[in-house]
Order: sequence, then C-alpha cells, then structure tokens
Amino acid sequence: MTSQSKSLMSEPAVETECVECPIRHQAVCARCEPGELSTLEQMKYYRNYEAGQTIVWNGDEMNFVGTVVRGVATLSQTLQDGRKQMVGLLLPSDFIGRPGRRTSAYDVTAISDVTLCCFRRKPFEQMMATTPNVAERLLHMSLDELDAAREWMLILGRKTAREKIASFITILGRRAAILGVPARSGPITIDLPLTREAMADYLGLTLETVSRQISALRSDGLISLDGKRRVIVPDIRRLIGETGDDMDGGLVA
Amino acid sequence: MTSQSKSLMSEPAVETECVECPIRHQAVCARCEPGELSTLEQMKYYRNYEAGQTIVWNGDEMNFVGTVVRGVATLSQTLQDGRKQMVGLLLPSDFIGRPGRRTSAYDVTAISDVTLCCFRRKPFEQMMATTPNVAERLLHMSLDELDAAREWMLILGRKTAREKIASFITILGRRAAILGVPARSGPITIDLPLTREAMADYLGLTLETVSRQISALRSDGLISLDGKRRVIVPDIRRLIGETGDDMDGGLVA
DNA sequence: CGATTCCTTGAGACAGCTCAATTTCGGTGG
DNA sequence: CCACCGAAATTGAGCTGTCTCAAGGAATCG
Repeated sequence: MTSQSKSLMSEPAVETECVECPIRHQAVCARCEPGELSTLEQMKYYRNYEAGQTIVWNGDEMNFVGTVVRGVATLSQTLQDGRKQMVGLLLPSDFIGRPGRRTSAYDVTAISDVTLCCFRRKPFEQMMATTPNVAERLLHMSLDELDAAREWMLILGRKTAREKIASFITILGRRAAILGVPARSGPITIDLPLTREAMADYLGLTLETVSRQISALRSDGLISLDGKRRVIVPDIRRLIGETGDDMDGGLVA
Repeated sequence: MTSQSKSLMSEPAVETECVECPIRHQAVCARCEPGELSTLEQMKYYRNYEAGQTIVWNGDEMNFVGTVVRGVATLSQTLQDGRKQMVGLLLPSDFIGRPGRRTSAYDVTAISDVTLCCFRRKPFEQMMATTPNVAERLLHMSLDELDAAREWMLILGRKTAREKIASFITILGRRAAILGVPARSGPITIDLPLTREAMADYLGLTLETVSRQISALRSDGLISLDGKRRVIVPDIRRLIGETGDDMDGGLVA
C-alpha cells in the first residue's frame, strides 16, 4: 500500500474522459477534434505523485511525456555546490517532457500532490507526425514558454528584490485569471503555490530576502496576507507599478 | 578575413541559392527536401541591416519572419527606467519572428552588419501547414532555444560575476564549434561578437564588472586577449571549471 | 506538548554597483 | 607614417542591496 505521508487520504486524482477534462482547452490536446481525442483517450494513462516527490531527475531517462492535470510541479537546475535555480513552474495544462529527447534536462519535482496525464514517448512522437493539431499546439505552447522564460530572464537579470516579488505575484495572478476566475478590478486573492524557499529559488534570491520583501510590500499596503500562503492584492495596478515593467500588465482588462 | 564592423561600403551580402546556402543544414529549412527547397527559393527575399540598426521594436508590427544568414543580432527587453536585459543572441541560422503573432515582443537589433533570409509572414504560415518538415524543424529549434533560455536563467539567477563571464565564453565556444571549426583540444580562439556593455546587458551585470572579471580571468591565466574582442582559451576545460556548472560541457569531445 | 517545518527579523559582511578618471585601440586625415 | 580623435575598455574608491549567520516565532502534526 502506498504511504500517504502528509495528506490524510490520497485524493481521488482527477481521472476523467478527455471531453470532460478540466484542462481540455488549454493543454496540448486543446485543438484536437473528437476523432483525434478518442485516439488520445486510448493512449493516455495517469500518474500520481505526492507533494515533495521527484518526478524525474536531470539526466534520467524519461520514457513518457505528459500534461499536468492537477497540482504544481517545478523544473530546476543545480550548480556543483548546490545553488539551485528554478527554470519553470508547471501548473495545470502545462506540458512535461520533450519529444525527440530521451533524457530530462531538468529536475522535475512535484510541489503539491500532482496528477499527470501521460503518453509513452514513442507512440506520442508517432502520433504527433500524423496529428498536425497536436504538433501545432505543442509549437504554440513551446513558444509561449519561451516568451515566459525570457520575461523571467529580465526579472532575474535586472530587477531588484522588491520588483521580483511584485512581478512574481503579478504573474501568478495572470495565470490564475486565465485558468480560473477572470479578474474583476476589486481585490484579488492569489494563493502562493510555493514555500518562501522555493520562491527564492525561482527569483534568484535567498529565502530571507523573499520574506523581508513580502513584509515590506505588506507594510506599504500593496498586499495583505491571509496565513502565509495567501496574498490579497487590493489594487493590482498599484502592485504592477512596483514591478518596474513598461506598463502593459494584461491582467486587468 | 571576413567582414566586420562599420565598413564604408555595404558588403555584397551573402545571397545564394538555397542549396549553396552556408547555413542550409542548421536553419529552419534544414530538413527540407529538394522540392520543398525550391518552393522556399521562390518565396524568400533578403534584407540587410547595418551594425547598430534596429530590426524591429518591441510591440511593432512585424509582417515577416526570417533567418539570420550573416552577422549577429540581439533580442532585448527594457524596464521603465532603461535597465536593459538581453534575452537572446541570434547567430547565423537562428530564426527571428513568431509564426502566429503579428507583433514583436522584443527589440531586435543588428549588432554587426546582418543579412536576413526572409519570408512574408502569412505565406510562411500557410507553408508551415503544408510542409511538416518546416514545422517540425521549427518546433525542434524552439525547444533548443527554450533550453538555452533556461540555461541562461540559471546563469542570471545564481552565478557569480566570474562564473557568468566564464559561462558566456564557454557557450560562445560551443556555438562556434557547432557552426564552424570543430574544437581540437588545443588552444581555442573565440571572437566576442559583443561590446562589454552588450555583454553586461546579456549577463545582468554592469560593464565595469564585466571588464574587471575579464581582467581577473586573464591575470589568472585562464584566458588571454588578442585585442579587446578576441579571446584565446589555452585550456577550455579549466575555463569550464570556472563556470560552476555540474560538469558536462560538451564542447571538447 | 514536544518536534518539525516554515517563516520572520536582526546585525554585520561582501559582491557588485556607481561615479569618476585614465588608458587603449581602431580609424581617419594630414 | 604619424598625430589625433572618439568610442570602448580599464581601473580605482567608496557605497549599497542582498547575502550570511543567527536567533526566535507560528503553524501543523504525532
């Protein structure tokens, strides 16, 4: 029997038919037609991971690809002496694995309990060749990720600690708005899916600096906290003003 | 001796038939068959830019896509107050523009005299749909760029100034080895395509720090300089040892 | 209630930044 | 060929934002 560690019971792990899948219209299968979908249906299988578990190690063979259906995972890289940088944050609908490559270039870690919708790599690659809707969608998603990675480079390379935190919260808000409730212009609630340490690894800071800057934003009235992990943003525009960006947020319409 | 800098007369700008194109096997057309190639041949046209010229501004409409045939260009982003971060370095064979998007998300700047092999965007998109070899190749290239961007995130987020410089030189060496002369294990010569300031914008440093660290590496015997822009690396492995990376360079076989 | 994990806050250290001269180098014209 | 010019690069000195080290506090769980 699988040990349950930190959750009392293992969640029933969202296993639905594709048509009912909560991320049906965001994932790699978003553009598939009913016929194609039933092909995927036959190929797919689910994998579950508990919070803290490693999904793959950097360099490991990876004989599947998949989509995050539930939970949050991270991609990270490490230097010789253990300094760590997160290079990707995988939320529901994000894709894991690279067609055409056998091994992972990153450590992939489940940060909360995670469910993946997987395909064995070889069949998936063949399927891509015959299903332009999938290949095309994957290209589109990769280009989006590339844009995100570059936005991140700007954050890592040029922003101050305060700007980094403000940016991070803003970006989370943007993703949440796409996936879930569209943002009204009132106060917005954002759940941080990461510990302070993970945020630090994400932002190229130390956990102490992350903590200090969150406190600073709070005492400046730009955010308030509900517990440690829930942020309430009374006026998102004011927070965006702290990111240093060239104004165009896109969160609030 | 190949072209450089601000020559009085505009170079005759490499305009060849696809079959003879110097980057035939690296670019987006790499996997095309003769028939497909002649389709491209009819669609393509060349554009030339002088060193320092801007190719597109962030937010500008961009009605073409293209491949760098000659020269070096950069992708960069800027914050409100002018802080700048380079988010991509485009060498020959690299692709510019994003199919399916009308405007550029970055400033694209020619850093030396540049020749692009271009396609108008719409026809290119249609062509992609009917030419899986192009779409597939573009996906592959985008995923490579994504990997590069993530490697860069590690550099920006977690490396010291010295490690950043060592990494930068190492990466340039790797690219040069792929494109040109395969690296023997003797001394390697690497031309820096960037000013110190541009390197700084790339590495998230100031130009003074870049200069200091280059001097430091030199006085430590890890590199030597021929002029300001040419680096000689007597022992690439020793330099790789300074990058902080988890050892796997891939430059020297 | 201890134990553990996560978070906050403080005080001092240091890497890289800022400001400010020089110096070097490639190009140009005499 | 040399003198000169401007851009690029180097070097110095002091400053500051973030890190490091260290000591609690808060929430969760057995």
